[in-house]
Amino acid sequence: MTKTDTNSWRGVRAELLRRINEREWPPGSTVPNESDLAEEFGCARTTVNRAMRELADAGFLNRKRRAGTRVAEHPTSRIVLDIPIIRLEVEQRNAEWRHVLIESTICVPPMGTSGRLGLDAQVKMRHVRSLHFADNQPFLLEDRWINIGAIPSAATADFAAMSSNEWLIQNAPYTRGDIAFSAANAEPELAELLGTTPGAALFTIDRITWNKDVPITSVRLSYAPGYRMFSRI
Amino acid sequence: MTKTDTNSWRGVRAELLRRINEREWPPGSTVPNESDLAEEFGCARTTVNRAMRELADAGFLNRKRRAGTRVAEHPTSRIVLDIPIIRLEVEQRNAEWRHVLIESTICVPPMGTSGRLGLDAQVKMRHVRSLHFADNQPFLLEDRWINIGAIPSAATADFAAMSSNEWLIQNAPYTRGDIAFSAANAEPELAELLGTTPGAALFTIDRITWNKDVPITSVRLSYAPGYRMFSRI
DNA sequence: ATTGGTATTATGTATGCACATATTTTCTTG
DNA sequence: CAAGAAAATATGTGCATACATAATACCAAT
Repeated sequence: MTKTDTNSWRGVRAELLRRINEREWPPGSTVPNESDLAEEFGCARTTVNRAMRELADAGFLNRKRRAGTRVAEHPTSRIVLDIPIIRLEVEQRNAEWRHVLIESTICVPPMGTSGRLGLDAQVKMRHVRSLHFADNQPFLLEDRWINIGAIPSAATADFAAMSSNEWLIQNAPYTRGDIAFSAANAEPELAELLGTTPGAALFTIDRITWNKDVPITSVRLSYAPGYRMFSRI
Repeated sequence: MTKTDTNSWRGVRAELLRRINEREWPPGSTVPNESDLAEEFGCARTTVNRAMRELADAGFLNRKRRAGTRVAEHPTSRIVLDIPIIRLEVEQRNAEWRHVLIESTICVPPMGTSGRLGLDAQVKMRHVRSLHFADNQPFLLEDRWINIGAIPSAATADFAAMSSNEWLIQNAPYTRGDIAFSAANAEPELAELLGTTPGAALFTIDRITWNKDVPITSVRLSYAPGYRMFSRI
């Protein structure tokens, strides 16, 4: 039995996807219900259900109880990005990783940072800036604020020994977060750190994480020029 | 029965996730097998399997047959991005969308473009550049090459009436693609089109799509300054 | 000690059945 | 006719069972 036989859920999924792609089932149309498809393919309804659920997860189908299943009107391409820790990201490029702690203080963050985290403006946080290298080339600058009210041990952790990026993943789990990708012109200081010229376009990731409703950390990653974030569709 | 009862797969998933987050099952450790967990939770193995499969899909667990299930060492945050068609992206911001066709020719693309698509260097393609607006502010420039060998009707389609972005989604399904996100300094011409100054940092998406092994299109989207691509973790 | 085959085991998948749940349709009642 | 109750229906989920498959562990032969 191959993996594309129509009595396996992968096979059913492939066949349904073919019908969608080749417009046998045009966008917006209602597709047959699970029982009928199960009969057609000679498999159990459970199998069809699995196939259709995966296609719905991938954005090709919209499903509603009683109303049935429809082909999505505008098949938005759904992309899954894996954002690893920085060390692994560098090592995956077969480069040698190292990092340097540039700044480490405990102070009151700028208004915007407190506000986004939902913390009072006068609450002190640990501020860490570290520069990550790939094969001795600047790779990115990590500019991070950590809520030491939620993670007291972060006040004294040695982020020169282990980067705050990695330390947090091992010591401060989070349940949810916001992430934003953007482009920014390099400020003079940042440009110098990253070994580029002021104004260079930098790929930037801003991330804020919470554990349930407790803010954990806010971080900005400014990648050196030339960085590209890749994915398959 | 609530959705978090431990005999529902969501309930099992929640409880397993709690044990992972609270380090009852530390990173790298092997977790009990499905049968044992099913017995513990008083549910069927199918239910545990569903819960663990979802957690593996989300990157919290690594599963291998016979070897068992382990807690991921470095829980890479897995992000799902929905990339809608440009018109919808603008309209979701409650802005009025319009677009202008700036260039439309049929000619031989630059070497790099042919190469990435896997086409011979002398093959002609349709080249379209259109500027998309949100509330009359430049939103992004779409710079696209279309393989008219694969989609002949694209040679004569009226991309002033319907943007090539939308036209392709309706007329040229694809099965796979590469996508890359980066930052670029605006070239003078691009800066003028987007109503900004040369050198401004632009968030950029490059995408190439294929239908099976037939190249369909290669596109670069250059967003006006200030654009941020958002997601939840 | 190395090789190669065999047994073991945890996950992966398929099935038939039952019942839950959300939503639409139809029927009833004022 | 409108409002609300009841029936119908497609998807969602749980269970017991069976077998498939991949990876490991074990053992025998060389």
